[in-house]
Parts: sequence; C-alpha cells; structure tokens
Amino acid sequence: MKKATIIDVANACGVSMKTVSRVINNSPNVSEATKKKVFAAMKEQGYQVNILAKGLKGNRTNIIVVFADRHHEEHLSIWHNIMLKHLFSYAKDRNMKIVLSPSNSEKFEEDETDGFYLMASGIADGAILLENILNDPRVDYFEKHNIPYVVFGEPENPDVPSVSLDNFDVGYNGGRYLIGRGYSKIALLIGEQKFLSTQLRMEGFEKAMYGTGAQYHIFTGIDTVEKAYHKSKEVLEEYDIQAFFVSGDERALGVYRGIYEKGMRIPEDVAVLGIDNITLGEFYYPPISTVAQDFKQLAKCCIDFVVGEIEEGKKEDARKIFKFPTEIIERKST
Amino acid sequence: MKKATIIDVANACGVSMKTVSRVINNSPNVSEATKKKVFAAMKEQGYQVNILAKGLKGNRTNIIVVFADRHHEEHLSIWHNIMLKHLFSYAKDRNMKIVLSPSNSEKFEEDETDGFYLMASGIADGAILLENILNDPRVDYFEKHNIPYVVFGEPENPDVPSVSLDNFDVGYNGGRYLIGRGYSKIALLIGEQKFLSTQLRMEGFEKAMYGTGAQYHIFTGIDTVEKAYHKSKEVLEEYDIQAFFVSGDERALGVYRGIYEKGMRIPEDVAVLGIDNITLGEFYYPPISTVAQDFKQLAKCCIDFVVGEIEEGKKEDARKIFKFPTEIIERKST
DNA sequence: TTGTAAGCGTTATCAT
DNA sequence: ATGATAACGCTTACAA
Repeated sequence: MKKATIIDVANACGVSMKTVSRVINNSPNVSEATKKKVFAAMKEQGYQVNILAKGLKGNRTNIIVVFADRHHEEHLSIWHNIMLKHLFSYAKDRNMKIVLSPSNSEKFEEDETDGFYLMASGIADGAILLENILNDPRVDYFEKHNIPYVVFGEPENPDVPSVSLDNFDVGYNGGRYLIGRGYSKIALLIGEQKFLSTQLRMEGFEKAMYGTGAQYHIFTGIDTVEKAYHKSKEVLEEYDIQAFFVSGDERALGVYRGIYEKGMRIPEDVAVLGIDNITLGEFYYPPISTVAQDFKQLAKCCIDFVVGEIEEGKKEDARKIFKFPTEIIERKST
Repeated sequence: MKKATIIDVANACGVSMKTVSRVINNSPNVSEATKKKVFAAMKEQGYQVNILAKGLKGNRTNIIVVFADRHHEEHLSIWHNIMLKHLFSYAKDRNMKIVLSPSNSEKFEEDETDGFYLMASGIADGAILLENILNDPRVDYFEKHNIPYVVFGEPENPDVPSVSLDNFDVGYNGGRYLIGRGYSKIALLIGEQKFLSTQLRMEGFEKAMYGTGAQYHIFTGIDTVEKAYHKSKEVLEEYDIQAFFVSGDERALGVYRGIYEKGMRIPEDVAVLGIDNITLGEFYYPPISTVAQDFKQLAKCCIDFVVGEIEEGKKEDARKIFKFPTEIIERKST
C-alpha cells in the first residue's frame, strides 16, 4: 500500500497542495470549511507528513538525537536507563521526538554506521551528547555547522554548553556526610582520573576530609562493577576501613559482594555510600545510601536548552553551563 | 558553514553530479582515474551523503529502528541494555545504523511525538519491536506497507515474524534444574499472565514439577523489582519455601532483599534461580544462578532477518518464527 | 483565501 | 564511461 502524499489529499478534496500544506502547518489564512475538508481527507487516507521531505527543505524535523558513546562497547548502564526515561518523557511534553543512537567520537566522520550521520543529513534539529569525551571532535562539528547541542557531563571547556552535577559538591557532600556519621577510615572508589568529573569529585572529597583527622584512601580507575568488586576485596585485605564511598550505585553492588565475601556486615562492619540514586539501589540489601541527582531536572535542562536554541537560534550571551546540586539520601547502608 | 553537496563535489573535480553519485554507490562503470579524483574532492570538502535526500528518492537509508515500548513509562531495563548492546554491535557488522526510539503501541498514529513517525516517513528501512504487545496495531501497519520488521518476544500470532526464547523450555529447564538440586518446595514469581510468554513459562514449569511430588506455588503479576521484593517477603511468611524461581534476574534482586530481611541465607535456607543472565547478576551476593539466554545470537537473528527482507524483499515461504533454547548457568545462589 | 512554480540533495532514465 | 533531466514530497516565494 502506497503512502498518501500531500497531493493525494489535495486531489481528494479538490484543493491545491499548498492549501493542504497550510492546514498541516496551521497557517492562519485558511477558511474553516476547507480546513475541515482537508482534515477529513487526511484521516481518510491515513496521511502522515513525510519528515524526509520536510527536512530536505531545511525545515525542522522536531527530532533530537541522544548520542551514547560506544567507547567501552558496553554503552548503556542503569544510569542511562533512568536518564533516557526522563529525556524521552520530557521531550514528549515539549513536542519533540527523541532517538538514541550509538556514536563513537573517534571516527564518526568516516563510519557510515555511526549515528552521527543523522546529524550530517539534517535528520535531527539538535543533539544531546551523553558522556563527555575529552576534546570531542563532534563538538567541533556542531560548532562549525551551527547545530544546537549540549553535552551532559562536566565541561572541560567553558565554551561548550553543558549540563552536569556539581561534581565537587558530590565528593564534598558525600565526604561530609560520612564524617558526620562518625566514619573516619574511608575508601573512595572512583573512575578514571583523566576525567574532570573524577578530579572534581576527588577534590571535593579531600576537602571534606581536610582537618577532620580522618584516614582516607582514593582508588581511581574503578569504572566497572567487576573492578569495584575486586578492588573492594583488596582494600579490605590491606586496610582497616569503616566506609566505602563508591562512584556509582551500580558499581557499589560489586562492593557489597566484596564486603559480604569477607564475612563482614553492612553497615555494622563497613558502610557503603553510593552516587546516582538508581531505582534498583532501594532493593540492594541493605538499601543503599546515596548521593542523589535529580534526573528529571537534569533531563529537563538538557532538552530545554537544545529546544531553546532550535527555536530561537544560538545567542552569544546566553548562559550555557548548568550545574546541579546533589542531595544525600540516607537508607540503610550507612 | 554550509554542508557540501554532490554538486559541490562534482564542480570541484569537473564531472557531472551523476558521476559522483556513481562513485558514492560504487556503480561499475566509472574509470579508476575519475574515481580517484572524486574521492579526493569528497574528502577535501568533507562530503557526507544526505540520507534525507537519498531516502526521499525511495532508496535505502540503512537505518533500522528499534522500538522500546513506553507502556510502563519505565521502558528501559538492564535486559534492554544488554540486548541493545548486541543489536548495535551486530548491526554495525552488517553495515547498518540503528536508532532506538520510544513508541507507544496504542496511539502511534496520531502522536507526532511517537517514534513510529520515523517509519511512516521512510527514514528507516526496517524495524525491530522489542517487547511483544498483544495485537499490536503497529504490526498491521508494517504488513500493510510492506515494511520489513520482526518482533522480539513470544509470537501470539504465527504469521508475525518473531524471535524469542523457547519460553516453555525456560520454565521447564529451570524447574527441572531445581528439582535436580533437591529442592521440593518452590515458588515461581512471574509476570503478567496475559502474555503468552508467561503462560508458556508457567506450563513448562508445571510440567517439570509434574510427578515429582514437589510442592509449588505460582505468583503472577510480578513485573517489577518492588513487587518481587514485597511478594517474596509475603511468601516467606506464609509458606515453607526452599527455592524461588524468579522471572528476571533484575527482579530477583528484590527477592534477595526479601530473603535477607527475613534473616535467611542464600542458598542455605532458600535458593534463588533467575532468568536472563544479566551481567550484573554475577555481582549479586551470592552470584545468581540463572536460566541464560544467548543475547548475541538473539540479536543476530533479529538483525539478519530484517536485513534479509530489506535486501531481498519478503518471501512468502520463508521461515519467520525463531525460538532459541536456554541454558542453566549455575553460580552460588542454588 | 487560494494556487503556481521553483528548489532542497539525491537517484533513475535516458541519451551521448 | 559520462552527462542532462526528471522525479521523490514538501515548503516558500510570488501571484491571483
């Protein structure tokens, strides 16, 4: 069955294609009568606007692409699930379509298989980059071609529009909280040090430790559940630790296993504090205390920024760095 | 900066646009010399094919859309993460782009925000529906418009191309395994009964129990971690249970919590067997035994089927129901 | 209020 | 082996 075009609809109700076009885009100058006729014919024929044709003319497609990096191949985490949920749902409120596409920052230009191709063709009006890559060449592309975008993550470059947690605050908040709860021998398990977010979290944490007399150890490069598991066992063997502060609730589950395998209890023998507040964390045993982020607000901010630029164009003077505070959610692991 | 078109490239090297088009699509009749020239000009100008224009001409875009249903709003689970990872990665091998889009089977036609719009515009060559919905109207759309697609999930209708686990086998395998391990008081926690996959798993499970003298209880409607948690506590209060068989490793984590909160141990007091083999399951405490599916093969099958139809058209006589066996992975929870 | 014609970037059909 | 020209479905001048 062939799809109905604007011309089919026009013929069906004896008007020109332009009139149909006007109705679709609800231009002001159409009589109510013809409008009715046209709508009827559209429904009758199951007509749907062809975004391809619309986009080819350089018009808005109302599509925003979310790029999830495929650096580690294992690209989607529980964190992504929650973020995407809010992204999808808020985009709908803003009358935008969202698609998720994998993309590799390293060779997006040659690779026809890379989701970035969608941008080059004008299929999408804007983009959200999940995960900030150092000196991401895609950012240059966006800038060069004046495409609205925002990166989610700690901005390395203040000229890049970004939405992120206040990562210093994450480390500081968590550290203060643990000190406040009376823990004074703490291990921080955190991701790769090359990321600014990692560095800031570390700095915040150290600031919180400063002057408290607490003993602390920082272990970087812990970016998978598996590494978190192994490292936690190692740490428990070598150090006398009262609490783990783990960057990422998901990874914290590995730490739970490590602790239990050492025959210790949570929180009686060792406490665990996570980061993120993923839904699943409430069902760990015991439910994990965590440095929570407001996913909904974060997602809203990303979409609002990009849609704003799509609708009103880029403005030189506009604010483009957004940092959000975090909040401690105390459950049973501390 | 304006994007380079085929005409820009053509002018740059003094050939016609058609010749450039030939080079892009590597048609046979082009001399090596011009081919070289054209490639050079393309690189020089940073030329990338415009999928929009290509698609408008009715040609292949090499895009496959994966639809994740937004029935429960919380659409993406850990299961999806793993499946998507393999879908993305195998699609790349097949030289296809994949995008994920949310879509609601109920009102995909009116809702401009629904990812289904991508299909209607011919942006994508084919589709994969994750999660099988009863009498999904989108399936009718695909059939009517002759669009290649496959649904992942137990086929309710044998005319619908589908890829799924052998769900009877899932229940049977798991049940047999538990019996074999000596458990004779078993609770099965499983999703909504309206789904055929649920029914088949139940049937398989009951078949495995049949004649063994085992006592078993089946609880349906357990489709979230939270429900699994509450139900497990309830069950432990009311019944004398030796093992839980939980549909979904992710939900099984809730059962772990329920068991521990009752002061029991896994597997000494109660065993737990999951389904899926999600990566995280290895880091539960104790690591969960599970009825495993071969995600990679499943993903491959989906892509191969859809790409096959895209390339060779639909064939009436072709096989279109694919069922895959499962395998027990024994870890420490049983 | 409505219609006509040109063009967006590509590929297909003819020619040469 | 290469090139001119017409589509594809839509929007946007510009007319009427």
